[in-house]
Amino acid sequence: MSEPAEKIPATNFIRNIIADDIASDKWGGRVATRFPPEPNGYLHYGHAKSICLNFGLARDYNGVCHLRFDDTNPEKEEQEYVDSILDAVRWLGFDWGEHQYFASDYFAKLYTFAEYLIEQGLAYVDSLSAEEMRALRGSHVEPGENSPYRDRSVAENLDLFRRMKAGEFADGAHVLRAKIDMASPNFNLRDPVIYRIRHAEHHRTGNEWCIYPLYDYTHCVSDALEHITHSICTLEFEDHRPLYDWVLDQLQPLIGWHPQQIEFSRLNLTYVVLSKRKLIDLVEGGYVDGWDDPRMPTLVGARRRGFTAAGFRLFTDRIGVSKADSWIDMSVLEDCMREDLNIAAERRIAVLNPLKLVIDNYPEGQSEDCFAPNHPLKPELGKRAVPLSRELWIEREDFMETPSKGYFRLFPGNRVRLRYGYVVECTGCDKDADGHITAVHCTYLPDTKSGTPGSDSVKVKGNIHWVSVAHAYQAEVRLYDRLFAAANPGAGDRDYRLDLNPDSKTVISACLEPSLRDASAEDSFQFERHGYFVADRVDSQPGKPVFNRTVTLKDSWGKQG
RNA sequence: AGGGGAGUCGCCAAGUGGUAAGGCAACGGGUUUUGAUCCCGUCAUUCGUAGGUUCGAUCCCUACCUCCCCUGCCA
Repeated sequence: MSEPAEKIPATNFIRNIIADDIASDKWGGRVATRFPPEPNGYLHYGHAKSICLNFGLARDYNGVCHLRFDDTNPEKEEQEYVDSILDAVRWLGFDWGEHQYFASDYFAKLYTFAEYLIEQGLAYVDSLSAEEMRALRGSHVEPGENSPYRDRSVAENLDLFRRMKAGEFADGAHVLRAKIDMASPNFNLRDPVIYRIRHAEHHRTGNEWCIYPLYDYTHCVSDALEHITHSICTLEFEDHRPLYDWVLDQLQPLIGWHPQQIEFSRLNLTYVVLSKRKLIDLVEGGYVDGWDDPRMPTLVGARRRGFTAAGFRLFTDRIGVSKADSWIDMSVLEDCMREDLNIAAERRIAVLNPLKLVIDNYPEGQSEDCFAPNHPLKPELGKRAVPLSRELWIEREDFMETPSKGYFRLFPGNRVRLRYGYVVECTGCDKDADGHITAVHCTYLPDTKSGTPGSDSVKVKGNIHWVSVAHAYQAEVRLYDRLFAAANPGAGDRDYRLDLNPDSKTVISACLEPSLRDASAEDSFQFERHGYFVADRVDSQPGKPVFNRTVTLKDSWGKQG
């Protein structure tokens, strides 16, 4: 989409830290951040915040941002996810250049460093089962107890660890633990496991390894090896920072680099869920049409929905970053998309809920072109012809037989302008046996055609859009709304699925202006007076696009009613 | 023997000893051939609570309250 004015983000605590570091020359003036996804699922809105934050910082401080896959768990990770993550980051508008890495590329070094820890007496092989280990871990009020294997000799540990690597043991038979402090009030320091046995095929290293390092050991080492300066993560890792620092302090002689971990609060958004488990439930339970369903808060879903990368960047700047727990209302994200699309999207006309309007004094079989600007804010984009004839489709909502207070559209005796066409005066309507309105009648004022001299001599308040019945492009349009009807799905003990919005997707056949037949997949438009729509990138065929509603326009009239 | 964080306007968020930035929303007005956009204006004597220090406190001290995170061989 376009590049709207992306203002310089307000100051925040992370920028203050970086600015101080630059001033004190702490990192030799460098700024290196990283976005470290695990390739075990699709990226969601929350990741967009992290991506924009990390890459945005690198961009603003003339630094670099690495894209590193944290792929240390072979049982969950797949190449398919790597590809989709690469796509998503690129789509958001960021470029990691040469800096694409995989934690799995560091397996050999990680292993060497682990042997070093063993040699230093800082790690040991434990042979307790997971259950036994848990039993000895203690609780919030009791210290943990040392494993009976904690005092194995360096030689025995080394031998066992090498045999673990050689594949002599079954999964779970042994683990390598850092020897820190079983009595620490911080659970992460109660001799955390840093290596486990997993006879599983890894998406990149195949069967080369049967022992895999865990996150706390891998992540800090990866950061250090890449000479990251500021390792930015979410708040739940704050408790892990002492371990991050411990590992790098011990490995200082080998690596000699120690990034600063900085934590910020993750994104909480209303009317949606962002936990991986719940998103999987939604897909597997058939509540949505897949990971890229336009209602899903995934980035692939957002893209199909017509949300824009610039909109996400605006959103990230607008919500800021801090350590306070916060809930951002979905309307903030929607407004950001409107703000970008208002500038980016060309205008088109679409009648979504058609009602026939007959211009009784317009000759049958005749038609003429009206000219509509493609973008009111960008006259240089020119105008396009829209055919007008005797029978038009208008919105059912644009006619009221007995108008309510303040209503200024079509009603008997009232005049409105057919947008970009003539002023018409309503003369009445037809009804069927049940009293339902089947057509509206009017007469037009020939001297009032838009763009002709004197056309403004007749002043009207109402202005309605229309599509010629004979020329309309009848197309499928999906009207999407928020996935959940409750601001906080599943609040309390409630099953969050009970809060699903039953009207989150409505498929209609709409009457579109003829030019819309030429829309290409992913083209975004504002359907005037309705909202922003995008040609679906999956289901559109050449010459036969189908549209997804991205977001409606704001409507201050609806509020009063 | 618990530990780690956070509380500043409806929602975000700066400020951190000198008397409360900004954004979004809301509201009022103007423009408008989208009840949209745009433009102008209004919008915290007050910073979780109670004390204390100080000429002066959102900022320092003490106590308390509320919320979030932590006992995966997940990340």
